Formats: sequence, C-alpha cells, structure tokens
Amino acid sequence: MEIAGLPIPPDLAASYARRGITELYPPQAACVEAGLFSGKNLLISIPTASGKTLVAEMAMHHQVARGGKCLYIVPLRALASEKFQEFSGKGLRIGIATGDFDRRDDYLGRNDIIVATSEKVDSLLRNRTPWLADITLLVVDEAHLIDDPSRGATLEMVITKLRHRNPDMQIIGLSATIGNPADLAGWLDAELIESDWRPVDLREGVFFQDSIQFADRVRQIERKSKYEDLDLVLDTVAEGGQCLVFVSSRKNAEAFAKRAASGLKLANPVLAGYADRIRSNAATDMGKTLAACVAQGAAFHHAGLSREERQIVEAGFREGEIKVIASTPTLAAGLNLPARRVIIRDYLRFSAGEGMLPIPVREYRQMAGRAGRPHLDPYGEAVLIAKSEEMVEELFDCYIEAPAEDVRSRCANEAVLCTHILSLIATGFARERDEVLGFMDGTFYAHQGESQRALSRVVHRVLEFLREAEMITEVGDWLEPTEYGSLVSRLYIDPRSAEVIVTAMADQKDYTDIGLLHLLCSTPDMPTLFVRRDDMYLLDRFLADHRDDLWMEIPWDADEEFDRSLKTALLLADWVNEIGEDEICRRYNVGPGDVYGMVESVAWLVHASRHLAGLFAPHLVRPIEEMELRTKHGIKKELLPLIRLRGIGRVRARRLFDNGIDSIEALRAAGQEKVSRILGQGIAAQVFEQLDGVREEIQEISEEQSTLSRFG
DNA sequence: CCTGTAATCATGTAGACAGCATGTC
DNA sequence: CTACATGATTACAGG
Repeated sequence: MEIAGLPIPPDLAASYARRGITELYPPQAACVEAGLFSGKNLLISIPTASGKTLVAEMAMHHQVARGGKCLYIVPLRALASEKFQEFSGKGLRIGIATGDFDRRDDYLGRNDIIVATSEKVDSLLRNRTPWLADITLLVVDEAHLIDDPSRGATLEMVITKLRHRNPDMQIIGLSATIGNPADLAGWLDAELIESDWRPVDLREGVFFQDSIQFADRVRQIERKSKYEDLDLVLDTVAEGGQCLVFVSSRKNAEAFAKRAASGLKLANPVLAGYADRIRSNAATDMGKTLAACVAQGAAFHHAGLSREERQIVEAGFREGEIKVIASTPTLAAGLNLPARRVIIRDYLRFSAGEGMLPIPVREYRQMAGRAGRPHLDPYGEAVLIAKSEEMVEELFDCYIEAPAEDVRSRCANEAVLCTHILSLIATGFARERDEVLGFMDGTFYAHQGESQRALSRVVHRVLEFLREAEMITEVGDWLEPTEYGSLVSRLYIDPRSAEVIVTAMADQKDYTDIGLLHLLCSTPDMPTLFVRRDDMYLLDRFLADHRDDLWMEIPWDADEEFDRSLKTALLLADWVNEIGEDEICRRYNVGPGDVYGMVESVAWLVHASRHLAGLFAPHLVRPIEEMELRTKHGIKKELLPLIRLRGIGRVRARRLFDNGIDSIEALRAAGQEKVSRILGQGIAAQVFEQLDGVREEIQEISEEQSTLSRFG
C-alpha cells in the first residue's frame, strides 16, 4: 500500500518520503484496511520493530488534522522522551509529561500530541486536568503491560477512566504478541490486527557445543575460548555485527563485559574518548570497570549505572563503536537498541521467595525481537545457550516455538486497588458503593469474567480500610473524600504509606533527620536496599548509638524488612550529610544509578509528608521542608541559604561555605571579586546579578510590611 | 615460616512510576 | 523447593 494515497497531511507523508518510506509494511496496511482512518478502535499485536509507532503516528496526524487531540501512553520515562523526539519536527505541537521532565501542565494542553507515562496520566486525572476531556485518540503503547503485577492495574484503570470520560474517543492499543489478543481486543471494542511479519528476517536458534541449531539450518561457530557466550560474540563481531547479551544479574553483566573486553581487545581514539568521559565522571569501582571495558569495545548495562554512563554506553553502541553490551533486563523493555545478534544467555532469573524461575516467553520474545537492525543488518539472530544435548529441544519447545502467555488483569489485588478506589472517590468518578462497582464493571478484569463476587469482596474490604483510615466518609450509600483522602490521592502516594506516615507523626515529639528518613523508608512506596550479612555491623553500630532518634519502634524481633529500611535510611542520611557519591557506593555496595533512584524516591515522599504534616503535625512542617531541599540537593543544613541561588548546587555551595561565606549577606559582604576567585568569573557575575534582584525583593517585602503596619 | 594455588563453602541475586517548580559541574 | 557465579576460607604443596 502506497503512503501517498493515504489520508494523512502532506507534511507527514513528505517526512516519511525523506526517510525513504513510501510504502506500508503488510501489517500496517492491514491496520488501514481495518479502519485506522475511520475512527475504529484497533489492537495491533505484532512483533517489536515492525512499525507499530508509524501506524499510531499516522492516526494521530489524521486526528489532529480534523481538530482532534491525542494522548500517547508509554510505560517508561526513557520511552517517553524517545517518542517525543520521534514525533517532533513533523508539523505538530508535541508535549511530554513525565514525573521528572515536564512542560508545565497548562501549556501541555495546547499541544496536539501529548506523550506521557501511565502514572503521569493517572496523576493528571486525579488533578482534574481539563484538557484530558478533549482527547479524541488514545494510543496505548505496550498495552500488554496491563499484565504487570505492580503497575498493570494503573494502566488498566487509566484506560477505563479515560473511556468513561470520553466515550467517543478512538483507541489504538499497541501490544507485543500475547496469547489472548482477542480477549484484550474485545475489552477495547477493537479490531484485532495480528501478524508475525518482520522487516528483518529473524532467525531463532539454540547454541550447543560448537554450533547454533536453527529450525531450518545449522551454523558452525569457531571455538576460540572455553566460553561459549564469548565465542558467540566474537563470531558476530568478526562478521561485522554487534551483540546484545542478556544475563540475569548485574554481577553477571559486569563479569561478561570484562571477559568480552579482553576477548575483543579493540582500541581506537573514539573508544578511548568514551572511556575518558566515563572515568572523569565516576570515582566508583563500577565506573572504572565500565571505562576499562568500554576502552576495548565492550560494555555492561544495568540500573546501577549513572545517567551519563548509560547515555555513553547507548550512544557508543548506536555508533557501532561498542560491539557488545551485556545487560540485565533494563535494555529488553526500554530503548530501541537493536543488534545483529541477541544472546539470551540466562533464561532463569532469581525471584524472591521462589528461587530461580524461567523467564516468561513474552520476555524472551521481547529480547529476541531486538535482533536485526532494519536497513543495516541482512538478518537478525536470537540465540539461546543450551548446557546439555536435551536442553536444545527443551529450549525450542519452551521458548522458540512456545505460544506467548495470556494477559490477565491485575485489578483484583487489594493493595493496588486501594489507591485507585480512593482516587475514584476523590475525583468524583464514583459517589456510591454501587458506582464504584459499576465503574469496575468497565475494567478488563470484569471483561475477563473473573468472579464478580471476588471483586466485590475486595472492593468492600478496600472501602473499609479507607473509611477506617478516615480518607473517606460514608453516609448511607454516599461516599465522600475527606480533606486527608483527597490530599493523599493528589500526592499520588499509596494510602498505606500515608497511614504509616501519619500514624508515626501524630505521636511524635522531636524531629530527627534519621527518624523521618527511616519512617519514609518503611512505607510501601519506597524501594529498599538488600541487606547483606556484613551490613549488619553497620546497622547494629547505628542502633547502639542512635536508637532513640528513630520515630518508629524497633520490633523486638527486628525482621528483614526493618533492616532493609534502616540500611536505606542510613544511605540517605549519608547523602544529606554530603558524604561523597563514591564513598556511598562503596559503603552500601550500590552504583550511582541506585543512589540517584533512591534519592529521587525519598525526595518525593518527603514532599508528600510535608503536606501530610501540614494537616496533622504542623510543628513538623518547617523541619520537613528543610529536609525536602536537603534531599533534593544532597546538602547539609548549613548550605540551605546558598542553595537558593540559581547556578549554585551542592558543590559550589560547599566551596563558598568552606571559604567562610555562609549566607546571602556574607556573599554580599565578600564582594564579587572574592567570589570570582572561588567560583570563577562567569558564575560569580551570575550570582551577583541575582543578589541585586534579592535586594529589591527584600525591599519590596519590607515596604509591604510597612504599609501593612500602617494599617495595623 | 611464608606464598601460591586448588578445593570447598557461604553468599547473594532485575527493574523503576509518581509531586513540585525550575536549573548542576 | 528449584541455580549458579562470585568471593571468602581453608587445605595443602612447594619454596
């Protein structure tokens, strides 16, 4: 099917033509035939990288041309910015809405297409964002994630809410191949487009001893080392391709990258440049290891990497300089980073309480789908590694030829339902018990015909919890949010977290940093660190000296959960006491990316607890407010006055303080010349420019006060 | 007595969304 | 309940 004949704006068609796209792939053509441009709902269940985004993009441009507005929901922030860039520069106004990166909400509504994470959309719904009512086309990327145990319910509720509000809205679901696509399509009243067509030939096989067995052929691999995974990589590189190796743990990723580095032994100025950039920014052991690997053309990738390190690794691979990345599942679900050969080395993964479990077929497909770069590779290869003769067949049966798992609703989970039912009541979606149940009737859960009784039991239990927590009141059948309840809903924290925080604050007399941090680390919203055996010394030593500083009682049989929250709190306490990042990484055995993630999470919870304190413990608002700034910047209390200035962060503020400048007044007294010596001329000029502004501000305030006092 | 190395044992294990209001080195 | 690589500890031979 020719693009030229489609009802899309000429600008868009032209931008496709420039990229050499003039004709649709067969599954894309099927979407058009199924009613893409006549407002039909579609569920497109086709493999990764076979042009789903293009279908959605054409539909969005078509909608906007007719005065519509589109919302594109993605599961990850990284994906949001990837899509944002992809959609930009093609004639429409594109907005992006995620927690960390945000065009202001009121401006957001002026865009034609808004890209957002599901949680952000949920939050926008909770805050009654008006423009959501104008959405005429909803695109749900990775719609199969409705099955995700922790975040699936949010996606399901967001879709249900949006449909409830905009019944005429067109919906396009983009999904990986799943076992029961008709089920999902039925719920969405959508036409199902199913296909396993791919733009690049994908060969899936199993490696054993010295050859890869494919369904229809065998490929010999030269054995150069005693490591089969390494030989598979060297084979691809020798052929001019790149490799992605999926492993089960961070340690495995790092170990394999080291092995690959010494096997490849590449060296060139570009790689040396990457390595230098990584080295100069990272004092951690992990960073040094990464730099050493990258210098030789190999890298590892996991959530412990800092943003910068990640970015360098991804870019280096895209440029073709880095030949192999050993990765944990970070890369499987995240960015689009294809390689000629994908090696799924570990198909067992540890899962808490259950030991080693085989990864789901869907995840295998997700990883295998990364094989083969369109237009660049002649074909893609996905390779599993068998450890014995029998495993070869088993891997074929369990992965390559296995049907993908069914998608199931995750709505019946009491814990996740708590937050969503509260938000239904807080935003007026439901005002009575029956309305809550009626709303739930529109969910995928109900569509799947799961037991209604089970659902209604859970709903009643949840309402009971919310009522006892005084987040809602119930008069007759009438449900009403309390001020507390509606605050919790808007803050977007788990009601159970709010309860933990409020209970502890209510009978609290003295504020301590560690008390607050530990409290927040004990909430279900906070990810906590794994406690190793030799961490116990650290924890015990802390408890010996500071047990009275904790807000929460120490259980007499301190369990693992307690240890985890305490260890995490200690890390964060170090962060706000300006312990260096590398020292923190060493002390707690984490990477810079982990520190960043935990700081981000706790900063959000500190913010929420400040609002909760406003309601229940006013005397704590002030100290919590300080802690909010301190967590955000990673500074001691003494730097608070300086941090307010633009251009001054934790490092520069510390440098000023150590030179005897501890406040705005001191800064002014020191004079621009002295500050120039400390910070350099440019920054100093910028700072002093602001000081003039501050002076005016202060004058204004004092004038205002004098006017007031005249009346008082 | 010290050192290097092989055998043995204990240990630890993936990822990442949200508020708010603008700017780090 | 499941696996397995890593790092620590111990055992032991050789210098």
